[in-house]
Amino acid sequence: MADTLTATALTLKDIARQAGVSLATVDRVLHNRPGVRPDTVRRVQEAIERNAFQPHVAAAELARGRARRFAFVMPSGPNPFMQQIEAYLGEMSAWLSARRLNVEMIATDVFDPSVLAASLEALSADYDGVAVVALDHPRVRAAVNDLVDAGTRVVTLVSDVPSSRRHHYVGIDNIAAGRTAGALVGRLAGGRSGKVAIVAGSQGLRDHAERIFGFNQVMASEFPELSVLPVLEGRDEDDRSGQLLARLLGRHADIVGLYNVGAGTQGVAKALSDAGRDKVVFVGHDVTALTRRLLLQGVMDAAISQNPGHEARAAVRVLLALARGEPILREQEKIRIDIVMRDNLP
Amino acid sequence: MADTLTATALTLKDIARQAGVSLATVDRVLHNRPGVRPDTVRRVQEAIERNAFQPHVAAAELARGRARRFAFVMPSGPNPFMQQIEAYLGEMSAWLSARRLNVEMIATDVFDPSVLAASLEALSADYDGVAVVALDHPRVRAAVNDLVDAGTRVVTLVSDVPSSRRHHYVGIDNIAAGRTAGALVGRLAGGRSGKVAIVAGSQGLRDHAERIFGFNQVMASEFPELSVLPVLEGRDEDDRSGQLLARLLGRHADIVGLYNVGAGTQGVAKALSDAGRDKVVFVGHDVTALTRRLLLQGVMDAAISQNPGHEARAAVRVLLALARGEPILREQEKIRIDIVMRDNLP
DNA sequence: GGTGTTTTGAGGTACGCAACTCATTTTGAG
DNA sequence: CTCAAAATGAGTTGCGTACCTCAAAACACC
Repeated sequence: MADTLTATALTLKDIARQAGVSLATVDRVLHNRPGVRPDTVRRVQEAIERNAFQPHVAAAELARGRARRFAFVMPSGPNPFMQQIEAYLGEMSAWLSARRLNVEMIATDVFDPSVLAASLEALSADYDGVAVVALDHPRVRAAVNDLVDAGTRVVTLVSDVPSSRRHHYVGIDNIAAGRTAGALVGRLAGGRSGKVAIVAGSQGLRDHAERIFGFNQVMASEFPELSVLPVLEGRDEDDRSGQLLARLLGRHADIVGLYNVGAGTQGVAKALSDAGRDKVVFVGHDVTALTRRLLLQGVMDAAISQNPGHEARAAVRVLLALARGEPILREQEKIRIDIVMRDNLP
Repeated sequence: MADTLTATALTLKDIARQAGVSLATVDRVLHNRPGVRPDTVRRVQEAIERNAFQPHVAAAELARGRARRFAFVMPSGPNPFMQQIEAYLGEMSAWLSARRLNVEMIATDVFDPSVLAASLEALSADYDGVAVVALDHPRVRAAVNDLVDAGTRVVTLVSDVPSSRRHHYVGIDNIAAGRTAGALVGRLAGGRSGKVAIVAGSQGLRDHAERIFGFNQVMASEFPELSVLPVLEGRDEDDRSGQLLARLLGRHADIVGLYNVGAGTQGVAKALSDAGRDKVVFVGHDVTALTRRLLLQGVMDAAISQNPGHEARAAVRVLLALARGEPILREQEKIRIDIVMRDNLP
């Protein structure tokens, strides 16, 4: 009836006794310090595993003494999504300081590979961990790898550099996000046939390109009655996105769906309503004050969202776990693709 | 350019010095121990607030000595959702034991108020915290309140007792979940008119009743072309649910939507396919091995899900924060209503 | 002013581990 | 067997807090 998880009340002393060595030797093994015969290492490790011994994290943290420093390298300039991440980190401040963790925000131009790489190099060995919104570029990759080699834990945030040796990626699978958007547009169009518009920031951005890829995949395979128009590149700007879309709407009377891949939402929504095309199925990304309002008004039909609060906290937790040598709770740190509609607005 | 969150490296000694008292007095104030003049209490508290002092959680935990015990009171019998919660707790075992936390699962008949209440009373003061899948009933409420009065932290899990003095509820807003299901059925039906069927476990269950309420709300206000048929009560059993639905499908040729509120999914899906009615929009709850398969096959169109892993971890974190007197990260512990479709299957 | 009570100070111990020193033992090569 | 190098034992100190004791000081009351 009662099933107990965990238990261990063992200490290092117990492990030492079981392995028939002294505390000092256990300490050497535990921290891969030199000067222990391979044979002895094995004996100690066996004792540790046999008892599923876990060092008391509180004791370890206390004994360690110095505080940990993490850096968050984020895009400069006004970006609501990034501002939300900052805000959520701010809400954690009591949590952070109770654990003697220092988190510093470093704003830089993450879209310029050399600037970003330089920012990363400048961090050197000052930090125990770094979370970075990383552009996928050889120079950035090299900078990330250098950090890793220097012993810094590195987590990519929102945007990944898969080819680097970063320890972890905190963000969503953008192809799957695009597929989800496609499925929503297709399903919500309800069998109507016609055209579908795509507004993106730029096809050069990896995340936007991946989303479009996923979107097209689904449209092609599952909704033959819908044909996708060429992508409009609005550079994530309201005005430009709005103008491009307005022109497109004027040319095609049979547009039934719209996928807004990035920002520029304000302009897109305005173009739609100016043209009186509120029947168009409109799917976009992220829950902001604006998209929330559009969803409630019925202008937007669904938003694909990655929870910025979750991403901020996950990045901190992953960096901390890596620094402590604790296992990462993969399931917990995985960022889900949220479908947000009017009735499940968070 | 670099903006630093947190910092504090202050210790109790610093607070004592600033307040002009001894360590012992600070300790008395911090733990509301008696024997301190109100005036002195104020001075100390001011010093604490002025410095935004946070006790070092690791030091506190270590000094405390004894381990913490939490109990999870969960339904007995085979229940995939609950089994998932157990499984996720199991995955945390290293995390738990590194913090010297003991979590015990206690299986009981949570649907019988007196049995559940008795199980809760039996816990008495043995546990620092209790998470319970709580039936909303006066006797259960009394048992919960008794636990709270005895100094145990109580969290309701999945199913709430709002009128009790439990410290926290970890679960979703079921009315909103029902509304979301309604919006999905309505939107995915794509303007077709016809009837909509509802299969529930029982309307006596609070969560099911709330979901149905939310579902009907949306259907009535937003989808006048759809009419909702009387609720079928399948008691969460495959056979019964399947038979009831099969009969209903036979009587109504114009059913275009189906909302499965609880379990019995296997039976529901079978009835649908046996009747060859795979065009029916089918929305259900929870991501299990079965619903995952049905989504991939296109039999189910969407699943409303509350992440069981998140719920398990949130319950533990909340209990721990409550026990330590730490603030709860509300945003983090809030359980979202996930819409899961084929392409964003986790 | 004396009495008893309340408030405060001073100090100690313990928690489990990290990180270090130094002496001692073991090992292997010559 | 000798000797240096490697391996190990034994021990110390400190991290910041909880929790405890005991004595001293301040206070209230008659």
